[in-house]
Amino acid sequence: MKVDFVDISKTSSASKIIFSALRKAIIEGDIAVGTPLRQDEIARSFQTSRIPVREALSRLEEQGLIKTHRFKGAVVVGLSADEASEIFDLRALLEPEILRGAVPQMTDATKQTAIIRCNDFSNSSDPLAWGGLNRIFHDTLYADSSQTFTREVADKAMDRVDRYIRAVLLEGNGMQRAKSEHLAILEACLSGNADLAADLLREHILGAKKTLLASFPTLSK
Amino acid sequence: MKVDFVDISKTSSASKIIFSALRKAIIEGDIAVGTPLRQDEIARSFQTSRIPVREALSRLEEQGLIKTHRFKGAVVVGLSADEASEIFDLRALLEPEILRGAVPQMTDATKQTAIIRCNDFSNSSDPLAWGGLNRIFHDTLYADSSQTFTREVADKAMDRVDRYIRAVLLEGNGMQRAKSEHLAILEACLSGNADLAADLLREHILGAKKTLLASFPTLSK
DNA sequence: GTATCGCATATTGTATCCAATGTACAAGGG
DNA sequence: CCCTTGTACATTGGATACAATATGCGATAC
Repeated sequence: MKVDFVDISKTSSASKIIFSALRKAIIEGDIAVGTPLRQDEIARSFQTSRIPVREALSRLEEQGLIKTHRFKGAVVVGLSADEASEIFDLRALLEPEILRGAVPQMTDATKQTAIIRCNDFSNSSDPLAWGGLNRIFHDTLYADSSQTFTREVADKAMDRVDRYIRAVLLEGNGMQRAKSEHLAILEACLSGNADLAADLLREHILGAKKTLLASFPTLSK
Repeated sequence: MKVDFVDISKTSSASKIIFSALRKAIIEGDIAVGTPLRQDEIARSFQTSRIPVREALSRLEEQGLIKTHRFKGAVVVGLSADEASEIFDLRALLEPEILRGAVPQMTDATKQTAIIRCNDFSNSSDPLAWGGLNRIFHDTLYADSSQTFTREVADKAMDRVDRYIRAVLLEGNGMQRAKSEHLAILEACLSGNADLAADLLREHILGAKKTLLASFPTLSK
């Protein structure tokens, strides 16, 4: 029997699909901060009733991506400069620890992938893709870490600042700098120097924070 | 006009109430790991329909406290020894940083409260209350921190291990040790020595991790 | 003219109902 | 006897229907 078997039990429910789609749109900044999310409208877009939409919104609120007010609806949550700053500090705390644990575990396959992803980022000429490629590169470095819970937390922290990073990469020399810093981090990983990689990553994140804060007034206007 | 004004808009919806109640019950271990959460049963308990129950369950899953399987329902999620260990490492990373930031901001009122809470914990003769009092003491120390996002993350990490901590406090000399360590941390805070407080807290958490892991085989049976 | 009230409309929160799927157990064939 | 299959029941996912609340606008009183 030649069949492409697929685990049907893992097919997503409507609420999960809606959640993922909305999450992506919010994270990437496709839905602006403050935009109200109308249940009816979303339901129509996905050709469902409002029930799965509401479950998706519950999940999004639990992630801190939206805020709901009873009988008034949900709006996309933004960050103040202070809040963004704090989240970058948190990333600077978590991600180096993840990387420190991941480097000794890093397989050859992961290393090859990391090299490719690093190049993908450096060579991309499509500014709209930079944000995504940047995140993919980072994620690849963490792939062999066994700290799954910590990675989830770091992921959610990233979700909150993702759109701001995208905005920053688009202006100034943020992209140039990211390229060279990524390269240095990658090399430290490839040579198995976990502590150096962690230190460089920390500086990379704190540098990004500085760049972001410098341009924040214009972003949050 | 003499009226106790209360902001009606903040009265909780059914789904929020159900979420809070289930979260508390799961965190505190009142609902055992692996227990299936039947929507119908919960709905009957709260005298509602299954709709708000489902929204509460969505939120709980997003917090990692339960896991749902399509058409099969939700069960309370437990931790392996490795996972518990990782979460303690995360706490040992986050909470000292929070405390380091909180100590210089600590108001006199908070200091007084912290002293009281520390005593409450030390003097309690009701083992069932220890877990709650322990957490309240820690939270008081962090109260004046401005790192709200980091505190939320630490809170959620705590949620995942809370019931294990409760179990550990009940056996061995965990309680004795916690008392003296709390006192040392408190004194460092009162004297404004943030770095010392952070270091002591870190050791406190890592010590608890060790105690927990030693007794974990019996817990997870 | 302005401030307040009342009503129509929009939107959310929840209940009820139906469809889809999992589970357990009995019946039947080898 | 064991294995498969069919079927009744339990449970979840989602649609529809209704109730509660917010909002905007026009009418009315001053």
